[in-house]
Amino acid sequence: MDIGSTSARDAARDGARDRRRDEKRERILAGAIEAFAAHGFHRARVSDVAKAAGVADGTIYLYFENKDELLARIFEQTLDRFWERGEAYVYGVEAADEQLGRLVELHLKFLGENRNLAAVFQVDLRHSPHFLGDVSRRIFRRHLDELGAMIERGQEQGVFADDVPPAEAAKLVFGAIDQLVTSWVLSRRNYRLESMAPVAQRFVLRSLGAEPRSDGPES
Amino acid sequence: MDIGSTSARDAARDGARDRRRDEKRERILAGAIEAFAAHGFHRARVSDVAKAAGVADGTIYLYFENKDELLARIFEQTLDRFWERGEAYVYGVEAADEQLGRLVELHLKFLGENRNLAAVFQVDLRHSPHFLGDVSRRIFRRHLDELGAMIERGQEQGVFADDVPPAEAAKLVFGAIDQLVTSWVLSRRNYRLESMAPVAQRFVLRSLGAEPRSDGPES
Amino acid sequence: MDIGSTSARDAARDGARDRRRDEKRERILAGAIEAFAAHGFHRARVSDVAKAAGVADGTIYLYFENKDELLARIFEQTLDRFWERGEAYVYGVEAADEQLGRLVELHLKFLGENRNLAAVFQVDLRHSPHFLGDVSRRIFRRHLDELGAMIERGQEQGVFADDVPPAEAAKLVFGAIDQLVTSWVLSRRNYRLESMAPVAQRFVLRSLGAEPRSDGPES
Amino acid sequence: MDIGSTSARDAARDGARDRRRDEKRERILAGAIEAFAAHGFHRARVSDVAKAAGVADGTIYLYFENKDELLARIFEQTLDRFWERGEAYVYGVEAADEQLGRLVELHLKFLGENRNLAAVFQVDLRHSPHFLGDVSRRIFRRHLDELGAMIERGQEQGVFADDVPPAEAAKLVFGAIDQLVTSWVLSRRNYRLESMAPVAQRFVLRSLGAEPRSDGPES
DNA sequence: CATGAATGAGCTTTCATTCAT
DNA sequence: CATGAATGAAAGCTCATTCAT
Repeated sequence: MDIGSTSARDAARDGARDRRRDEKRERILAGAIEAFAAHGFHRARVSDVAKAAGVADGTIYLYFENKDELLARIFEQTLDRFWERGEAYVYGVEAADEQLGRLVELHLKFLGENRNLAAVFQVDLRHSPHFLGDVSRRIFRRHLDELGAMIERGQEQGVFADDVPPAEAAKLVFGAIDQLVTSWVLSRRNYRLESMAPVAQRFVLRSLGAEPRSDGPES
Repeated sequence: MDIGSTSARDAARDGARDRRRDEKRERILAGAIEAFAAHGFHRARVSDVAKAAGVADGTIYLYFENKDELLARIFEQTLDRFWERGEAYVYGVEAADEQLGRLVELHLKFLGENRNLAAVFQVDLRHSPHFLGDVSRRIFRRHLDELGAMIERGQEQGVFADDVPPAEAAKLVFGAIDQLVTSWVLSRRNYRLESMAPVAQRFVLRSLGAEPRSDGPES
Repeated sequence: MDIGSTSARDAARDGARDRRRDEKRERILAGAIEAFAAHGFHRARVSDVAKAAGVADGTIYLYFENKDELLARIFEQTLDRFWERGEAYVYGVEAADEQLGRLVELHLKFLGENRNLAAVFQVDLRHSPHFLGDVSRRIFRRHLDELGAMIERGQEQGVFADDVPPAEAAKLVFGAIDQLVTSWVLSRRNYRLESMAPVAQRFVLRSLGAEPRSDGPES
Repeated sequence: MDIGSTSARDAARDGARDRRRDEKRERILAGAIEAFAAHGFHRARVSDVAKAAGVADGTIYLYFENKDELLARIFEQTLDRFWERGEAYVYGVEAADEQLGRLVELHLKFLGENRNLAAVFQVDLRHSPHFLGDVSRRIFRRHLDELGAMIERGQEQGVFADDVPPAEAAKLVFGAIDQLVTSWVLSRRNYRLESMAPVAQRFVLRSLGAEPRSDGPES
């Protein structure tokens, strides 16, 4: 006898089931982002997440190990989506300075589209080393590694000054942009985060000693 | 005739009492920094703080309103000490770019001297908007305002490019340095945060379009 | 189309749920009466109540706001039941003296049936002005108001002497009966409180200047 | 060698010391009455008592075993003073009905003179069986016994009806007066408790079947 | 004797997690 | 699979009592 249902009909049914499962998973994560953004991870109760997701408290535990895992999955999923969406765009140009400009733009655009998500990232991600252990380290690492490699290539290409070690430069660049996001999240004023992109790009590129470029296509 | 106990001996006794009180207050705050750094504010129990401070749980409540106040007082006291120590040094030079260089240096030196304190600042201060309300906002504000004014003066003096609004530039600069501290706090490697100063200064000054200055004596 | 789950089966299920909820609420209140009677409200711990009710500590907070509310609900519920049960009986006769006799009888019977409840009433209700505020005032008020109106009617009917203001007379009458209950609660001897009724009635009616009536059927 | 200081000077010094000791004891008890009346025994902190008495917290424990004992001593002392003051007055007449009238008057006068003390008596004495054990029982007992004996004598003298057992009558009488005091303590209105005496006497005497007496000089 | 800072046991309450339905 | 009532461990805080000064 088969273990696992492998008839055609079973497969179809399994597909539908999987889809519904994934949808509910998403709903729960969305609820978690909402609840965590509103009260902070620690203050938010699992029942707040459940209410925001429109499911029963217990249901959450059918999809996630515990409350901590909710936060970890939010981080991972967001990072995945960020790079899924951005990789082709960022690396669609050759020059490292242009890549960096696009990465900065994407960073601001991506988080600027979802303030709740940004709030969780800026506030709770910083707090997580104490209970998420390596998860939060991994999140930063990926971003810093990409940045570092980009800067290193720029230095090799001669578009960036090479008197700043790439790893450190990556932290400095990331921190600069990151603070822009934090300020936006904490601000009561209502402006579009994306509108900060030109200033941020100018700042970052200049910091690495890149020659100024005009943003649009030139003759 | 004197009202109250103001004889020489009484005054001496009161002085001694005040001193002991202050010492214990300090010990408790030091214990709090230790405990919060180790487990994070939320995970740390009041009894952890008490143990680290070498006092009974209840004693803490003779000196502080509640657990939250411990965190708020750590923030306030640190900021006070930072500026107390740094104001004369930072503003001991005229040129805004030199001032900025000194501020960056001070920032790294100050937090680099006490890793536990830095951990609390980098981790728990970010998390506090949700429960400390304006306290954490005030902390950031002071720093960002000083930076902004400094950058503005530099633009007026002509040492900084003026194509970046001072308020935004301040955030970017602060964020860059801040991330250096965060990385150091989270890192397992053991290096001196202060050693990052030259790289950080070069990065920051260049980002604002300042002409390179040699740090030491030149040929 | 129906909004909400109002199918016959759902309604039945909801009804069953409500019933179980009410039952558990009752069990908790009964446990509270037991625990409060045994140790007094202040000495009784919430966990004592939980144990007596056969539920977990936390369960109590699903049904009641806090410990204070337990006491308030005991008082309210008891008063409600007292008048629910007694109103028809007491006011089933016209003459104010007979009404008063019945009220005295009911008072003793009602509390005499449940010594624990009586203990809570005699001991903790007196202590509650300090933390239950108006709840305890309301409890007394109702009883004293009914008594006062009854006495006033009796004076108008000419069955009671009118040289004592009804409001004061009400207090005196209530206090007299009340002390009988208190003595019974504190007594180690085992007698039926109800057996005090004839003496109490004779005392109270005479105090108001009522002509003696024979209690039973006369020749 | 003598144990105990028995020289004349020593004795004088001891006398002075004892007096100061007694004075401080009194001050503490007065502070306790104030604090207990204000917040209720359980809510009042030992430090409230200390503050009201103008002594340090620890000093209280040089004069009293613990917080409970403060309450017990308040009760005992009050009872002692009541009878000290009242015995001659109450028993200065022969007729039991007159004695009873005087006792009622004294009861109202005595507590009416000190609302704080009355508050402690009416509220906390009722709550004390749970932690004062026999102390509170003793307090009531003395009063009820005197009343009972008085009523019994009245029945023998023929001034009281003998169809109510003296012990029960004593409870009823005591409760009636007691409730008058409670109402006064809990009332927000400002009237003199003593002014209730005529009504109370009329009520009580009539309840025992006493022939009316005119209170003042008759024609 | 008097002080009052310090103690720490003990309380109420919260909420992540479980599991019978 | 989904529910949500129930659980009970855990933690912040209070305050009666002690004891070094």
